[in-house]
Amino acid sequence: MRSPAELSSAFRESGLKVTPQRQLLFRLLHDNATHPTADALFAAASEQMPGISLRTVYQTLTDLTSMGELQSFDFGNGPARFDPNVGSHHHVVCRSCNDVADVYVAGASDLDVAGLEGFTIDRSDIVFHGLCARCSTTQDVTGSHPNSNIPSPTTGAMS
Amino acid sequence: MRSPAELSSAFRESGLKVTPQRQLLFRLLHDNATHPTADALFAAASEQMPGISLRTVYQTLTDLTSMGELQSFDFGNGPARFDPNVGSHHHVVCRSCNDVADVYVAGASDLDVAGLEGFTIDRSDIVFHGLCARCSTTQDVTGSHPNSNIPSPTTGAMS
DNA sequence: ACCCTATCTGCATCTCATGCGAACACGCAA
DNA sequence: TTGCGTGTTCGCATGAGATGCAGATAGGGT
Ligand SMILES: [Mn+2]
Ligand SMILES: [Mn+2]
Ligand SMILES: [Zn+2]
Ligand SMILES: [Zn+2]
Repeated sequence: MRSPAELSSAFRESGLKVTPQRQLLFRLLHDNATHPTADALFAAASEQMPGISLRTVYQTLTDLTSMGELQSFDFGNGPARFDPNVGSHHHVVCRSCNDVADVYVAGASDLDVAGLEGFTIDRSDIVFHGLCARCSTTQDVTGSHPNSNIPSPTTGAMS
Repeated sequence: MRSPAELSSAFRESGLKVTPQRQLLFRLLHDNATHPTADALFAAASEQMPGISLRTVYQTLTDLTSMGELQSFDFGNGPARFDPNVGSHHHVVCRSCNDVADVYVAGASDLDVAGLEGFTIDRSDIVFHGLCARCSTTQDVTGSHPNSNIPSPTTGAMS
């Protein structure tokens, strides 16, 4: 998403108001690569603005998302994750700590896809699920691979 | 997942009991390519077995999933979808009617992925979001493409 | 400074899913 | 076939995450 200053202008130009709550969220989201949840943002916002409502956080996130400034992902593990990085990229999620990291996939457009006949596609997401480095070494019960960077385990890269 | 008969044997061999409720769900799920929700299965089951509990449906689905006979997907639009097809395949979801269809992706293992350093991957999902054929023609407001089978619209295939 | 209207906030409501315990019944054993 | 022990079923309570709603509040143009 754009910078807090640019967003403020954009909001005003759209007839939307630039409130302190919104400005705070602009700042908290800008360059935020943690893929925060609404609750996490609420917690962070509450530190700087005690009394801010969780409802307002949700509202603002929804607004930014429908404006295309923010992306929302549901990885099926818990609450939705928000991402100010609206560029083309994908994700990897740790099944243990639920951390999310960006993944860049090259050659995705060369895929040979069967089954999309009749569909008009507007979004394609690739999500890798696994264990992050920290969680791998910690709960390493079976003496599995501490550091393997390429897919493989059981399933190949993909398939 | 395996056939109702095979599942019955597998259950008994594991010390699990083969109840009429479970057998019914085995049948309802076998070769079911609709990616049903727990509620849909509950409705279907209720026709043949009035009084069956939604709780039992959830319980059985969870059991089958942890046994690897069933897969569970959360596409972020509503309730979880269950899939007896545990083979390697991916999905396309209609953002309007929420229908889910199977998609087979070739060459997925040739992808050049950056960002998985340190992760141990055990599952990779590709999900396409868009409009199915029926929904495309219906709410075709802007005169968009009635039938385009390859990604493209706005965003490239993937990226 | 004033007013109109968008926003904020607190609470109710909703959906989906899981925890829990008493009643029930599968399946083995006698 | 009958009886028993343990796994299941079922109904209800509870929980998480998110949205609906309306009165109080405050942008921001005039
Ligand atoms: Mn991201
Ligand atoms: Mn499928
Ligand atoms: Zn982790
Ligand atoms: Zn559709």
